[in-house]
Amino acid sequence: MNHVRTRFAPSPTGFLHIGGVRTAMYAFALAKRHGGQFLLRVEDTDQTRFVEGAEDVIFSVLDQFGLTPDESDRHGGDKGPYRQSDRLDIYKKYAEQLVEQGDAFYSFESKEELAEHRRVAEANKERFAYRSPYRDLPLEEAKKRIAAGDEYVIRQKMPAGQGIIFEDALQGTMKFTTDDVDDGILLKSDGFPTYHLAVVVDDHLMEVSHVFRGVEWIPSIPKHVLLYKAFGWEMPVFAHLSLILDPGGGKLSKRKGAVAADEFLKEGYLPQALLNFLMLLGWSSPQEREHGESEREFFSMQDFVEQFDISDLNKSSPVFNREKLLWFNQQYLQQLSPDLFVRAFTDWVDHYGDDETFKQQLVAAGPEKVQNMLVLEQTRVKTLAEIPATLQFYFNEPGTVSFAEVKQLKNLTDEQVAGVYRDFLAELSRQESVSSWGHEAWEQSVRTIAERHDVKAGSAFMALRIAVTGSPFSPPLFEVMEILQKDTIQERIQRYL
RNA sequence: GGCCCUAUCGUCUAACGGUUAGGACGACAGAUUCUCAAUCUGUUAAUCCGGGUUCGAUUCCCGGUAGGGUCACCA
Repeated sequence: MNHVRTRFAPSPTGFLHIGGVRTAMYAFALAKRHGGQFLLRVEDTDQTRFVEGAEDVIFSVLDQFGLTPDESDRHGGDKGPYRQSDRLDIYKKYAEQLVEQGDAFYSFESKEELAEHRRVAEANKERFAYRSPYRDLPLEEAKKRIAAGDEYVIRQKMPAGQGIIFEDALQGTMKFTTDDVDDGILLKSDGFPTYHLAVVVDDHLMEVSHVFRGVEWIPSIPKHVLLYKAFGWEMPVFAHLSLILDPGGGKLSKRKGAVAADEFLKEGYLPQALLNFLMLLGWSSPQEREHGESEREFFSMQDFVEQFDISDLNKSSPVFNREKLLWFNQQYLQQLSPDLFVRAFTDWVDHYGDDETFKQQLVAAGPEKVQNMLVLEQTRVKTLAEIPATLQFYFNEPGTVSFAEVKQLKNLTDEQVAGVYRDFLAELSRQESVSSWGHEAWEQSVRTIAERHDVKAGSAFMALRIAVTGSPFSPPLFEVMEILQKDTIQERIQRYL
C-alpha cells in the first residue's frame, strides 16, 4: 500500500465522543502501519454550533491519547488549510463547477415549501426522495434571480433510476438507487458547504487514501459516489465503522457515566488502558488465529500499529462494557512501576484535581511520604480518581467507630478491646519509631497481646486498624503505621480509652 | 414506514464446511491473607427461529424475528 493518508475529521462541538477516539485510533494505526500520514481536519461548517475553545479540546485529547496528527492547522502540512471554514472559496468554486456541468443547480425554495413537502411525505407514510422544483430551471434564469438578490442554495441533481454499487473495505458491497436519495444541499445559503460537498472536496484535495467513519454515513454514500464521479476523481478506500452501543440500547449515551473522552481521563482512566479497551471493540488480532494466541488481549499502541488491518475489523456493533474497561484500567495501573504510578497520580491531580485542601496536604506531606502512601494503593484501586478518598485518613483524624458494627469485633468485651489497646500503646511507647520496631517484631507483639486477652489475632489487628484508620478496610496495618508515625497512632488509639 | 447493516455465553470476542464451540470481563465457589484488595484454582453460561445447499453447517443461500443506523440549509 503506497502513500497511505488517513484523517480524523471531527466537528468542534466542545467535546470528543469516546467513539471518536476509536475512529481516530484506527485511522492513526493504518497510516502509521504503512508509513503514511495521519491528518486532522476540523469540520466547522455549521455556524450555529460554534463553540468557543472546542478545537483546543480536540487537540488536547488527541495529544493525551498519543494520536498526534502529522498534519493539521496546528501541526503544519502543505494540503491546508485544515479548517473547513477557511476553505469556503474552494467549496464555492467546486459547487459552481457542478452547476455549470449540470450535476447541481441553484435552488430557491422557501422554508415553507420544504416544510410542506415534509408534511406530505409524512402523511403518505412513505418517504419519497425530495426533487426540487428548481432542478430544471434554466441556468440563465437562476442567475438572474441571484443577481436580483434572491437567497439560494446549490443542490445536487440526483439522476433518476440510477443504481449505485459501492465497495466498502469493511462492509463489503452495498447497492443503492438514486431514487431513494434527495436532491441534497451542497452549498448552504450562508455560503458554507454541507458535509457532503466538503468531505468529498477535502478528502480529494488532501489526498486522503482511506476514510474511516461511522456507519451513520452509509445512507449518504450515493451522494458522495456521484460527486466523485461528477468531478472525475478517484475515490479513496472507505471503511464504515460499527457504532459503539450503550448497554441500555442505542448509541452509547450519557445515561450511565462518561461518553466524552476527557471525562474518562478525569475519572482516572489511563489513556493506554482506554485505548486497549477501545481497540478490542470490534477488532481482534490476526496473531490469535495464526498462532493460537487466543488469550492475548493486552496491546500497546505500538503492538496495534504493527498488526492493524481493516480486514480484522468486525461489522457488528459492540456494547460498551464499563466493567471490562475498569478491569483493563486496574491491570494497567498495576503494571506501572512505582515511579510511574506516582507520576500518573500526580499528573492526574494537577490536571483534574479539584480539592485544593487535598492538594495542599500532599505538598505538606512531601514527595517521599506521598510515594509511600500511593504504593500501598497501587493494587487496591481501579482508577486514579479513587485514590484521594483512600488517603484521607492520613491527613484527617477519622471519626470513632462503634465496634458493634464491625463483624470481627462484635463479640469482644470492652475489657478485651481496651486491654489490647493499652498493651499495644505500652509496647509502642518503648519503641523509638514504628520503622525501627520492624514488621516482624511488631506483628509478633500484636499476636502476643491478642493471646493475652483471649482475642483472635485477626480481631486485635482489626481493633487497631479501626482506631488508626477509622475504617475496617485499609492497606496493611504495619505500613500504614509506619507512615502515620508514633505520635499520631498514640493519639488516635487514646481516643478509644 | 422506505433504504442500509448486524445476529456465537449477560458483555467483548475466537473458530474463515469437520473443534468436547476456545479465551477474556462479570457472577459464584475455594485457596492465600491481620481487613479490603491483589494473586491462584475451579464452576457457571452461547451458535435467534424456520427452511434449503452439503456426507457434514456457528460458518454458504432464502425467509422470519430481534437489534442498530438513516431519512435537516447537523455532522
